[in-house]
Amino acid sequence: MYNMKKVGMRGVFVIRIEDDFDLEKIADSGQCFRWQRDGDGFRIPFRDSLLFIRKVGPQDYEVDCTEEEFDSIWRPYFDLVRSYRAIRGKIKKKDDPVLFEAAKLGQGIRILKQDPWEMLITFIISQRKNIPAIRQAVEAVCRAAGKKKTAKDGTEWYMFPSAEEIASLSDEALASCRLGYRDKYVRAAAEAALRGEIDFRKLSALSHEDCLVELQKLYGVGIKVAQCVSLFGLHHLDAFPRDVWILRVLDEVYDGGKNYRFDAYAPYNGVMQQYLFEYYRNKNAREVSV
DNA sequence: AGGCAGGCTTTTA
DNA sequence: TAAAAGCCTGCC
Repeated sequence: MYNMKKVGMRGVFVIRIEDDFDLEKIADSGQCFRWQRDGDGFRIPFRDSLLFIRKVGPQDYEVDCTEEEFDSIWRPYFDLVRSYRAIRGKIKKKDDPVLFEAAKLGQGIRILKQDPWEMLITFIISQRKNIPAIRQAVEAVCRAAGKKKTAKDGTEWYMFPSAEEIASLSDEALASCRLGYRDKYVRAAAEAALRGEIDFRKLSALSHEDCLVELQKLYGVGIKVAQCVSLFGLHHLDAFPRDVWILRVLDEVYDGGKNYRFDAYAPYNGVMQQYLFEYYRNKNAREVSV
């Protein structure tokens, strides 16, 4: 799927990605909230690693890690073993012109394989917040509880905190993250994880449906958050989170969802959800701004 | 029993 | 001031 060539020392090299891959669209797609723009590229934290990546050609990207790190960490993270062009090709204009248009504009979006614990806390925090507010709150939690790291080039950043680290925060420290009523959900999730009531290694062995049931046992986790954790953290690509935007498009375009062909796009309904989400959110934003 | 209204903290536009 | 990648509680 991609070829690599080294262009220098210090673990900096260029990869060629020949599939759908658009950093800007992924960054704006509402699945990741810690990417930081840096010059003409992005800094991407994931577990204990920080990647700097920037586009240097139509299909070429410079990354600041070793080939081994890219293969073991970042290739799975970006889900580069899967062809999103092929998934997009399942959509026929005559069958669904709206989804076709959404996918055309959304070409380059991928479903990242993110850390499920981070996704759980992040999407608990996301409730009734817009994307800038989610970013701010998540970063506050990382600064309050996460380990401080220094990248090779001296950049300081914070890891996403573990359950232990979140549970050990004082009420005052957690309150300083300004999560509002969600802070009790976050603490409850951390304490449930410490008691072994939520274990992502066990969860990843379950079916998508069983995952949703287990996740919704957590205080403050409903169907929407459970679907997001399943899609973005457990990489169940058929998960279909219904947020306000998706409910809106299902209502306005698909007669409340009755005319949307979930069976036609299984097991990739989650990818289609991302196209529709971006399309409808941007469409609405354009209409508002005009 | 399950569907629905009201409330919830804070930020953003 | 309304809305924001919702969920919980209480009521019927």
